[in-house]
Amino acid sequence: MARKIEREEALDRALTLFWDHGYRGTSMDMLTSTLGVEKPSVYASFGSKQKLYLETLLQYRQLVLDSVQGMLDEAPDARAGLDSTIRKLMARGGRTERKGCFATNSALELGDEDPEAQAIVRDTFAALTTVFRKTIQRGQAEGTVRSDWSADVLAQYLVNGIEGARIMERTKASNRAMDQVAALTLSILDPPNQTSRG
Amino acid sequence: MARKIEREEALDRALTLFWDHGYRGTSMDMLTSTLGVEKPSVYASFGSKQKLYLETLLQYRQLVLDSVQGMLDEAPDARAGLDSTIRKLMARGGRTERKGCFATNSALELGDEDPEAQAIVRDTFAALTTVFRKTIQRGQAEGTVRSDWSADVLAQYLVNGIEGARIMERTKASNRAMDQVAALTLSILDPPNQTSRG
DNA sequence: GCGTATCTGTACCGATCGGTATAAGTCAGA
DNA sequence: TCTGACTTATACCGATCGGTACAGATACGC
Repeated sequence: MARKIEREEALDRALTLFWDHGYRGTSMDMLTSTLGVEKPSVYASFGSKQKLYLETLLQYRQLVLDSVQGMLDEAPDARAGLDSTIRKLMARGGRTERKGCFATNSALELGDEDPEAQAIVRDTFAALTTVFRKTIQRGQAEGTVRSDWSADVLAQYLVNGIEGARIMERTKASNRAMDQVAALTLSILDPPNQTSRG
Repeated sequence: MARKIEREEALDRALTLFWDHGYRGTSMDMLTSTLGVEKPSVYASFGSKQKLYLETLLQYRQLVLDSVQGMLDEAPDARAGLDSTIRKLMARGGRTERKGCFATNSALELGDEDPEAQAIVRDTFAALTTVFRKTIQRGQAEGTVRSDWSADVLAQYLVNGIEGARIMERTKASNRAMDQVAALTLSILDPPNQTSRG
C-alpha cells in the first residue's frame, strides 16, 4: 500500500484541477505534482484516473448540495432563501468563479463517453432540483411563491437559469447584467397578483 | 497543394465531429477518416487541427445566427417570433439534439487555454444577444413585450435561458418539463398588466 | 548491528497524440 | 509511350498519454 494520502485533501485538490482543466486536460503528471505524491500512490489510493475523477464528481455533488441547502435554510423564510440563493448562484465570485459548474463541464466534455460520470451528473441535477422544489413548496404554502405552476416546473426553471448563468460567466458577461437577469428570473416566482419584490 | 477538399462539406463534417467529441476528444485520425482525405491534405487545407477547429467555430456561429434570425423573421410579429424561436431552441430535436451548444461546449472545454476560441465564443453570444435585442425592441414598440426592462437585459435573459436548456438536455431532462420551462421563460416578456399568452 | 517487511519514487511500458518527410501514384502534353 | 509536374497516401517523427515493474530507501523486530 502506498502512502496514506489524506483523502479529503487530495480529492479537494484533484477536484480543483479537473475543474480548471477538464478531464482530458488534466494529466497524471499534473495530478501527482499537485497532490504531492507520486503516481503509484495515486493508483494505490484511487485505482485509476477515471475513478479518481468520479470521486471528485461525487465530492462536488455533496459540496453543491450542502452549500445550496445551507443558503436556502439560513434565510428567515422560503422566499427570502430562494431570492438570496439564486442571486448568489447567478452572480460570480466564490470558488466557482470563471470555472462554471463542474457537473456541467463534465457532462459536456465527456458526453455519452462515460456513462458513470453521466449518471452522477444527472443525479446531481436531480438532487439539486429536489432541494429547490422543497423550498418552493414551502414558499407556496407561505403564499410567497406562485401556486399556478407546479413546484417541480418552477424548480426546473430555476436550475435551468442557474446553469445558464454558469455558462454566461464563462463568456465574460458583465456582473451587472447578470444581477438583472437574476432579478428577472426570480420575478417569475411572484404570485400572479403581485409585482416583483425586487 | 493537396487535394482540393470541398471546404464547406469538410468544415461541416469536422464541425459535427468536434461537436460530438469535443476538441481533445477528436483525433486527427477520426478527422481524416470522416473527411475522407488523409492528414497531409487536411494540413494543406487548414494548417492545423486548432485552425480547423476555429474555422468550425466560425461556421457554427454563422449557422446559429442565420438560423435564429430566420426563425425570428418568419413570424407575423416580433412577439410571435420570440415565442416560437425560444420554444424551438429550448426544446430538443434538430441538429443540436443531445449535443448542447457547440459554442458553450468549446467555452467549457478549452476555458482560458485557447484565447482565440474564447474570443469567437464570446462574439457568438454577443451577436446572438444582439439579434434577440433587436426583435425585443420591435416587440416593445408593438406593445407585445414589456418595456419596464431594457431590451438588453431581456435579451441577455433569453440567451441565459437558452444556454441553460442546452445544458439540461444533456442531462436527459424530459421534453415535457423543458416545454414548460420555455413557457415560463417566455412569460417574463409579457407586459405587466397582461397574463401569459401561453 | 542485522535481517526483514513495507513503502516510495524512478524509470519504463505500449499506445496514441499532432504533425511531416517522402515515396507512390496520377494525369497532361507531346 | 515517355516525361515531368503535381497530388496522394504511407510511414514515420518526437512528445506525451495512462499505467506499472522494480529497485532503492526507510522503519521496525530482534
